[in-house]
Amino acid sequence: MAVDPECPVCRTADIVCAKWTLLVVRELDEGRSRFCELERSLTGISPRTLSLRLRELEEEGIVERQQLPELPPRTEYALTDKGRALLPMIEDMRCFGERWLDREDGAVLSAPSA
Amino acid sequence: MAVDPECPVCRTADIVCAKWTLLVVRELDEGRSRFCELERSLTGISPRTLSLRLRELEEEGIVERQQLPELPPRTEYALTDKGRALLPMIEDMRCFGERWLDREDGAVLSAPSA
DNA sequence: CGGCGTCACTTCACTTGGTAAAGTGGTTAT
DNA sequence: ATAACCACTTTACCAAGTGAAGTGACGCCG
Repeated sequence: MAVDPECPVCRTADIVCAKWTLLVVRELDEGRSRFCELERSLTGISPRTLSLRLRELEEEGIVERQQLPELPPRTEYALTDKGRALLPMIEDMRCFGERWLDREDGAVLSAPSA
Repeated sequence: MAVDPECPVCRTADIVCAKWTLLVVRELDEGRSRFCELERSLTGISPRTLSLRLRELEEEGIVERQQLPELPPRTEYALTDKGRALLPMIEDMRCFGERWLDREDGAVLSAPSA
């Protein structure tokens, strides 16, 4: 990937900066766990990308996949401890976004008064 | 970008997850400030990408560009306060990387077989 | 029993974004 | 005058993500 594979920041960036990754992690932390639930809450994600991301995240040990032996067989995804270790980063991003980004072209954080 | 423009996490991710962004911010925090210095320390970045990234970051108010009135005219880049607000995220990434990724990537989940 | 819907994906054609390599225009050094 | 340095830009290419559609296993309804 051209960035230093020895550098923990680079390696983390490589994982979390794939599009949708952090959002998938957040949804999983908020309770969504099935493919179609994630698909619905991550509006705009393509099933291909979701599938790819979930697989990569599983390979990284960030999510766990469970095939429930039900009929129809449902698949459930959950965060591992490693996955939960990404949550502080998401928190930081939320803080940054709220502090520096949120709606600079209008109301700050009050309800928009049309 | 298809992700919710109301969501601070999404908006931050949009900025920060462009390739090289965080690494540029880190280099700038570590003192590197000229184009060719960044180019050299970010081994593998193309000048086009660096140029693009620097411009986007400048537009976002994350870096500041200074044209020094020297000969030859040098350009110096520096983090703004907003830019420095990204550093905790980088710290988190370093922690995550050191705790979960660093040098043990193959060994972590080596399944015996199947 | 057949058609319809759901789930967890995969496939395909297309677009976007990053890369490598080279080029630009100005400057200083030899 | 030639070469090298700086801060980029241009060009052509390739990989990753997108939207739309398709797949196969099932379940539900009339």
